[in-house]
Amino acid sequence: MAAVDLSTHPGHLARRLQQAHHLLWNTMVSEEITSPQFAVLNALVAEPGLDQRTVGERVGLDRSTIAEVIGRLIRRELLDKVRDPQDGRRFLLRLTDDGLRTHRKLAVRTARMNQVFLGPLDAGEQAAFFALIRRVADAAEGLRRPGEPAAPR
Amino acid sequence: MAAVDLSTHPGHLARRLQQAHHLLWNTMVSEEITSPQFAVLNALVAEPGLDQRTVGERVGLDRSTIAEVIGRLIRRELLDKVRDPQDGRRFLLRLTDDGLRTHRKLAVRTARMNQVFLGPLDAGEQAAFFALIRRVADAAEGLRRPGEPAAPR
DNA sequence: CCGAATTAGTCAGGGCACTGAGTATTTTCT
DNA sequence: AGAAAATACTCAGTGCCCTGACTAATTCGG
Repeated sequence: MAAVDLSTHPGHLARRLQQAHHLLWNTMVSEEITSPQFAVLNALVAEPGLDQRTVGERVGLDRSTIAEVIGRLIRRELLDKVRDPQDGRRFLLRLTDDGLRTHRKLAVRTARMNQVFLGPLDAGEQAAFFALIRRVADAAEGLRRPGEPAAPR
Repeated sequence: MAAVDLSTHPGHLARRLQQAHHLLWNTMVSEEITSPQFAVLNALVAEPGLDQRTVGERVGLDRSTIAEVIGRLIRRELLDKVRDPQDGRRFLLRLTDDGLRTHRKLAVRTARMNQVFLGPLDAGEQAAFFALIRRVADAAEGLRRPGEPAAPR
């Protein structure tokens, strides 16, 4: 009786969207490399030699998750990790040749996948799609740290 | 050099949207009950006595995941599960009193959270937001099983 | 210069999500 | 009725994702 219609719940929609994306990614891009892993490779193509934390920031993953993702990429030898001689806390990340090749290959497929994924929308709708999601996500992220250095309690 | 701009990648945006939602859910709705768990409770409020598989279908979770989620809800005694006397394969699910109370409480908070989450958009934009995401997700899901019982190869 | 705060990363723990393989039960087809 | 197919669920394995507590290294303040 008091049940709610989930199709008007943004969280539910977001989850469905991600599931749909995951499905398409697996069939059109790669079953080995996941979308977050590709995002990490991509960040390192854009800015080689970043440290772990900064990569996490670029792709939107917290320090725990980024450590796991990077661990997997290292196991697959797409990446390696060396201590920063300047700052012994940091690990500097670099793509291996294999990592670079993999990124190039997947970048092409990813572009194709995005076209299929967004196929149902025309150009204007695609722009709206991006803008709306970005506005909602940015606003919600902003709620977390409004003034930053004011102790929460 | 060949790096790509992730902000035009729907998969990346979908992930960020979900993360933002997760954050807000934790602070405004519940730290105990997750959004998928609430979706299950809600499905059972709408249609009491559903079996496990059907609940999964209603909320968009595969058989493995729904089993885990239901397991957790049973551990918290918000649900119970009995074998269908008519069909020994099925488990029938029913909310406990506590489950019903929890659903009622969270439904209110969820509505508040959605308002905050969608706050940056006006009414028309919210409608567009829902419609665009739904169209993309529906289309991608449709790609998986186009004719159903035709062997894919 | 030395102790305190900050920062980078790890680890444990919980939850979501999928695939593929296996078990039990029911239905269907001969 | 009995074998085959379909169905509901479980289990193992992998990966993403977060929080909170901890360790090690650096920086900052007195």
